[in-house]
Amino acid sequence: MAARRKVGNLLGLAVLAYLSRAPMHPYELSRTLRDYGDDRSIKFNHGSLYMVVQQLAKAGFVTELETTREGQRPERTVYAITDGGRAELHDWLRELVSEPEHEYPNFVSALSLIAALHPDDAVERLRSRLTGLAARRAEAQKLIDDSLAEGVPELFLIEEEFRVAQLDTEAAFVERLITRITDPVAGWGPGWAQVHAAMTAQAPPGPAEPQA
Amino acid sequence: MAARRKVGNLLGLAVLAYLSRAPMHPYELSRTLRDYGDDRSIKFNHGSLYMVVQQLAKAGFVTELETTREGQRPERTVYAITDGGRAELHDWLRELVSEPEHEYPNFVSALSLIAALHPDDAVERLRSRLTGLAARRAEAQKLIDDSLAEGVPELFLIEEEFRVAQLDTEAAFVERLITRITDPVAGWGPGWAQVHAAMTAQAPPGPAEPQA
DNA sequence: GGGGTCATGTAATAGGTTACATGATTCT
DNA sequence: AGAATCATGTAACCTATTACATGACCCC
Repeated sequence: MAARRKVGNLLGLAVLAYLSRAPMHPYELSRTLRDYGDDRSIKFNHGSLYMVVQQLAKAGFVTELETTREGQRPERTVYAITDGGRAELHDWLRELVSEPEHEYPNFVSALSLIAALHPDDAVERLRSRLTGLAARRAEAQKLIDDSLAEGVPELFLIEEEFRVAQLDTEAAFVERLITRITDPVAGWGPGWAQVHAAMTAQAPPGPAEPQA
Repeated sequence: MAARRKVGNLLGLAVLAYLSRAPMHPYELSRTLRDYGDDRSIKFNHGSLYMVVQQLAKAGFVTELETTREGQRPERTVYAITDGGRAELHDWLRELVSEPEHEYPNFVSALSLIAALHPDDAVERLRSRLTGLAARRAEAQKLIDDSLAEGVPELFLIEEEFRVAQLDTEAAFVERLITRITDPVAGWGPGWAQVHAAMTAQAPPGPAEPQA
């Protein structure tokens, strides 16, 4: 899948993006990414950053520019983007924007197996999810508002706006799902409970289930 | 994060779910998961399955039930879920349903860095994304329709319905984004182009940029 | 001046993906 | 009967995450 790219980790894309503005050493990258909140949109951790920078170097997308030392701190190696790196940055970004990828969000996985819960249980958990979703939505929205108030251009907040839109959709979906389960006239509850009982039953007596 | 679970891979959850219905050997699991289309919702690959089953065994969630051999084929080890496995299955599912997790979809990452593209380029790629989204939506919807026609209860199609809802939201968002960029009176295009020019500028002449 | 946190990086471990291997079955 | 695909599993490799180290700065 991502095997065609020499470096597959999206953290590498962020590194290329920041190095395209100015050379930096890894720690500075780490700090900058954190400061600009990119760690909300790109999975980040300290150890991976060094790994990714090495991979980028091996792939020729960045080069070691100089090595400086201040006092007795460890040496800091400053990296700069190369022309190849710039090309990779643009090509990669274009691909990510233009081609939707099949992904596996946790909630989708959970939904695909939710029949293994008793319907009453499922409804309770779905209700609980709603409050969590509201909290996350509020958090994202606050981040947007605060940033706008600080003068950050909306261009740099699109991803949070997208998150808000998705959270809204998810909340609406969950609410509707709850009503579809609990609806007194056509609700799935009873049928589901039967399926669940059958699934839960250990089928100890009788012959094993026939294969399809 | 997922370090509290002995087995973190969601494929393990699917294995527990299927083993809770009947004991199986790994290849049968593999086949069943594929047949029921669970590989659309849970990242699946052949190698990982064996790994996960071993992990589940080590954690005590499943046990080796028997080892059979047919003809000269390799031995097949049949696994059964344990009481601990059943508990883990329910606890894990409940957690996944009730607690939204912070995740990192590719498109969110891409949006967070999209300013690195020229606005015209971005718009073109966003348009292209729209057609991809439509295709995926159609595919998911067809799967739903076909399954319903075959008599599959809607309960087992929730995750595809959710996918459709998300795809719709994403498409609407992308369309709106395009108009926000290209709007002739208040569009971001010009401002973005400036930012982009400044970012792209290589600052080759003159002294190096001062560090913050 | 001793205890925390910052700055900076490396090494060890664990997890997942790809590639490999091989007998059986089916198709032509 | 040879080719392709299925059935079944193992091993090697790569990637990512956690843990470890250590000097500098800051606070009380």
